[in-house]
Formats: sequence, structure tokens, C-alpha cells
Amino acid sequence: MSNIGIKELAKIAGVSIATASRAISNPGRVSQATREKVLAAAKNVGYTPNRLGSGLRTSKTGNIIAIIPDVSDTFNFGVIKSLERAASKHGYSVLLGDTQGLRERELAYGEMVKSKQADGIILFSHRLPFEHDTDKLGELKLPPMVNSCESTGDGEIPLVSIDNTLAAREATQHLIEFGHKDIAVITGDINTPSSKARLAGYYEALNTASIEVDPQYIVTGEYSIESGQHYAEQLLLLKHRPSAIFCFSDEIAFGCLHTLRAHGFDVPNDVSVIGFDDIRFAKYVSPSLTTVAQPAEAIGEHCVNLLISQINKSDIKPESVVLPHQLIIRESTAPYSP
Amino acid sequence: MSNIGIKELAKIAGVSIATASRAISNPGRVSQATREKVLAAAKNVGYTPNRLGSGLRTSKTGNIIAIIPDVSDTFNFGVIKSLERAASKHGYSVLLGDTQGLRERELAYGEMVKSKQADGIILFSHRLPFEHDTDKLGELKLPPMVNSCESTGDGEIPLVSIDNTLAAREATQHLIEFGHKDIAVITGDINTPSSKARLAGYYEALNTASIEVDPQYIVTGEYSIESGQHYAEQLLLLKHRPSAIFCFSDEIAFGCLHTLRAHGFDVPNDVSVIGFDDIRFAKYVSPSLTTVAQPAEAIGEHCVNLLISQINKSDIKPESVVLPHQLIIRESTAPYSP
DNA sequence: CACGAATTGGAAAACGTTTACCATAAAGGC
DNA sequence: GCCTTTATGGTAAACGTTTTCCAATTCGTG
Repeated sequence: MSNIGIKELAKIAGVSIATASRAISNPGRVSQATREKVLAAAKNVGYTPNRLGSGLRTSKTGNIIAIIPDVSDTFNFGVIKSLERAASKHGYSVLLGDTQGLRERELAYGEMVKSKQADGIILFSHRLPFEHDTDKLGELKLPPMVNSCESTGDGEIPLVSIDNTLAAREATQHLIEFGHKDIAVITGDINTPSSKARLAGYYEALNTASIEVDPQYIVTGEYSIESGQHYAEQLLLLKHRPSAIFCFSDEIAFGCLHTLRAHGFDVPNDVSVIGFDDIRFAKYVSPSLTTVAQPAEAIGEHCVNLLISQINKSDIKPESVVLPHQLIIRESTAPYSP
Repeated sequence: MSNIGIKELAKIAGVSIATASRAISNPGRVSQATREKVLAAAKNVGYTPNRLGSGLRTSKTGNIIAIIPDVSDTFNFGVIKSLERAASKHGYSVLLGDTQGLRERELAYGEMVKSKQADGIILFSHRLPFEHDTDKLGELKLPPMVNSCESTGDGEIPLVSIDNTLAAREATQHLIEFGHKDIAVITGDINTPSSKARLAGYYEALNTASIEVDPQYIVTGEYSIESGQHYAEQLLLLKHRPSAIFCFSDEIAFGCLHTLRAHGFDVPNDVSVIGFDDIRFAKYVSPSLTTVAQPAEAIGEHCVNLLISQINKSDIKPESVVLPHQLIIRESTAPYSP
């Protein structure tokens, strides 16, 4: 069982333990010949460096922890996949931290950098995973960290996201251009910056078109199918029903479509529905979903790059990056027909 | 920056370094009073044990690596989520290992136990992530490992799954009971044990009902929407079209539904479609999908339990566990109408 | 009050690696 | 052949923890 260590490897390769280490890790002032000799020996005897040993010495783990309120959200998942791929390209691994919205678990995952289980954090939430007094936030010594899609809003943590306000405005404008005036929204958790920003975009579009906002048409929900299912019903109960519904995520839209269908409404002829995210299933449902595409892949990549640059030189706080979105028009939206 | 260590903690708490350690970690022959004293001091000064240090000493990382061919498969994802939750309940974290089907990456992730980045492996694939000669498999000293849903088939690794053959037989029988005789299947990757087993179940059902198997109706695909989309077309091109299609995953079924719809076929009146997995979206698509539910949550939990029991006593090879499935009849299947 | 049991202290080894320091050896340029 | 690079060897300290070994102390109970 006892695995071979670098000491034995050195002996077998016929070099000193110092050169063996130099040959395995990079910082190599080792001749090409000896490096090959060592590597060959390592392969031969099946030597694999013990990361705990090297980590203890270098204070690096090679892990990144992704802290996510809900891992099974399909959009988030796309980002995670891309995260994993990008991380592994740089020699990092991704730890999954599904908080289920529980503060206790947020804190536990937030500790992982301090406890040297990870070198940095990619945060999918607007809540900082640390205990802190809101007034003296500046005093908090933050570990390397990047916000994905949701911002903590303190300006300390670089954010990778699209321009949610603009995207939502465009989505709303699309409906307006189709002649809709009674446009409802079902938001995600209204505490999230993404939902707030999208709501702002919705207002902007209505204002620009001089359409009065009917507060009844604004329903604050959650980012989930069930939420879409439930709040769509609420909208159908209104005396004056909306002719279009802007859902702040595709999952909400799916629930919404389901409810509409269940009550005999035809989409898009009776009601137009537009989603947000462009998850994998959006184009396969019936009717296929008009939605705002977010570049999940690029988001993941940028998060990793920004995080690693912080890990390498901790004094640097990289700039936030705004990635392009795209309105994708499919079958679930149609011109208004009275 | 310099974090406090257990030495300083001991001094602050006014105890010896030995008792401090005993108080923090469990194996506690420490009085309740001193334990509390130490814990209070730890909380006070913000002490968090360095996992690299303790890991190096105990040879435990507290990590589990999940090796998965395709992380974004929605069903797998459900298992992963449950994995994460169960693992964290036991103090473990989950590392994500998306191999994208690449041997190179499989091997890299397989090494992680040896390199002490993880204590055990949960494998979502039938391919062993190690270099080995197929003939002397027994010589391979396997790390703690559990198979999720797919088996490597060597009997060395406990498997957590449903009875795929039985489940597929029941699904096929459901179609037969609806009067269908021309029943096609679109399989997943036919190299996977799950697809093989499901195909066997399909045969069994047809044989039992004395229905002759038409090889044209058996299409070997992949577990993906695109595959379903593509191979459904192939089935539609047959001179004598099937009246029902059994898809070996819900994603395949989604693609299949999409193609059928695109070509003007009505589901279930023209063609019945049945899926497999019961992913979250299955009941929300239109028509809602008849499918075989797999207990993703229970699968994840059992995987973790089996793995941890191996980690704790490595001489034990736990038994495989077969979990119950359930045929869920929704709208996408209907009695045969000529 | 005495005696066994339970708890704590002190010191140090061990886990496996990287790296700094210095010495030595080989290689190359003049 | 001398001198400067360059490559390597040897040794040892450090990273932070757990744990062992004893010895010393306190505690509870009769």
C-alpha cells in the first residue's frame, strides 16, 4: 500500500531529492536530460506527488469552490460545466458548494479558503459567505473571489455577467414591437440583483414606449418551474389579463407555459411568453421559447480566468466583465391579436 | 494575513497543544468544560484548522471525486446534487470531474485519490479511470469507489442503480398493453451497460408478448437531445413506421418529440413516446412525458454511504444496491389507433 | 483520606513536499 | 588552462496538524 515518495523516487532515478522535486514541478533549473530521466522513473514506479504535502508547503490546493444557491438550476449548471472545463485547463479542480439557500452552509463553504481546502471562490449569489457587520465591510479581508451573474454589490468583487437591464429592456421592447401593451412579468427572487436589474429594464422599455405600468402585472416569484406555474395562475385570475408574459428565467417560462396550456390558452396566439437564459431545452419545448440567451460558457471561462489571476497575485482586483447577450426569437411570442 | 495556528490557539485557550487538538477533532478524551473553552477561544480568534496540515497527518482529504462523462446530462445532475448534499452531511465535499468522454481526463481524475486530492471515487461510467491490462484486472489495487448507474462489470465495484432490464420491460409492456406492436427504441450509447440492460428488457417484453423484433426498429443512439432528434427522423423514414417509440432517456425523448412535431405528427395520437429517467422537465413539456422514474436522490445518497463505508474500512467491499423505479404514465402514450 | 480513574501537559515524531543555502562538479568561452 | 556559467548534490528547515509516550495533576467515590 505504502506509496512511494519523492525521496524514493530520487534514489531510483539516481538524482538528489532536490533535483527530483525540481524536475517534477516546473521552476526548473534542471537540464532537459535529467528531467526526462526523473519523469521516466516516476512513470515507471508510478510516482504521483502527494498534493497534501506539496500543498502544505506551498499553501496552494489547486481547488476552486463554486458556491451556488441552487445547483440544479439548469442555467447555473451550464456555467458550472464550463467552469469545470476551464479550471481543469489550468490545473484546477472545482468543488461543488450547493448551499440550498442556507446561511449555515454558505458560511461553511466560505470557510474553505481559510481552511485551505480551496484557493478561491466563485460565488453565484449576492450574499457574501462570511460573517460580517454590514457597516465595516471594508475591513473584511476577502479571499480571491469572483461573482458569477449575481453581484454582492459592494464593488469589492469582480462580476462576470451580461447587462441584465439592457437585456430585459430588449426583451420587453420585442413584445412592445409586437403590439403588446399589457405585459406582465414574473420575476425571480426579487432580492437578487439580476431580478432587480431586469425589472428596471422592463420599466425602461415601458416608459420609453409611454406605456403605463400596471402594478398588478408585476409578480415577484422565484427562479423555478414551480414558481412560474404558480404565478402564471395568479396572472390568469386578473380581471384584465395580460397579452404577454415576460418570465425572468426559462424555467419560470416553462412553468408558465404549462399553466397556460392547462387552462386552455394558446401560446403565442392568446398569450405571448418570453423567457430568459436560453437553457438547452428552450428550443425543444413546444412552442419553442423566445428568450434572452446568456453566454454560459463564456461566463464560466471568464470567472475562472479572473479568479486565477487573483490567486496568483492577490493584490490585484480584476475588473468586472460584461458579456454580450442575445435576444432569440422563436415561437412563443407573436404579434398582439385582440 | 498570517492565520493563527493550533499552537497559538492552545496558548490563548490556556491549554496544551495536545488538548487543543483533541478538543477540536473528535477522538475526545477531553472534559466537556475544556472542550468548550477551546472551542470558544477558537471562535473568538477565528481559528480554522488547516486541512492540508491535518490531511497530511491523517491521510484524509475529506473530498470525494465524482467522475462523470457528461455533467450536463440532467439526470446525472440530479444525482450529483443529491451526492453533494449527502456528502456534506458527512463532512465531505464533492469534486466535479467532467471527463467529456476523454480517456486522458478519466485518468487524470482517477489519479486524484492517489495524489491525495480525494478519498474516494463515485464513477458515473463503465470505464475504469485507470490504466490497466484487461487480463490482470484483479491485481489492480482499487481505491474506495462506487459505481453510479453504470457498472464497470468486474464485480469489484459496488453499484447503485435500478433494475434497468426490468424497468425497460415494464415500459415496453405498457406500450404493448396499449395495443402497440410496432415499437421502436432509440438507445443510449450502446456500450453502456444501462443501454444494454434496457435493450434486453425490451426484448424480453416483446418475446413474452410473442411480437417479432424488427431490427429496423432498433436504433442505437446516444443519451442526448440531439441524438433523439436525429434518430427519430431515421425512424420516420422507414417504409413501415413504428406506432410507438421507446427512448432510453428523457432527453432523447425530448429530441424525438421535437422531430415528430416538426414533421406534423401528433403525439400520442399518431405516435406514442416513452422516455426514461423522469427528469424535472418531463412533466412540464407538452405532451407531458410518460417515463420511467429513477430515484436520483436515493441513488446519490446510497453512493455516498457506500463510499464512506469503504473509506473508513478499506477492507470492506459493500454490496451493490438496487433501488426501485416507477413507471409514470402521462400524456405522451396512448392506445394504438390504426 | 486514600485510591483508582479520568483528564491534561510537555515534548517530539511523523506525514510529503518545496526551497534556500552552499558546495561541488561539469561544461563552455577565451 | 583559467574563469564564468550552469547543473546538480546534500542537508535541513519549514508548512500545520495529529498522535504517542509518559508524567503529572485533578476528580470522584468509597
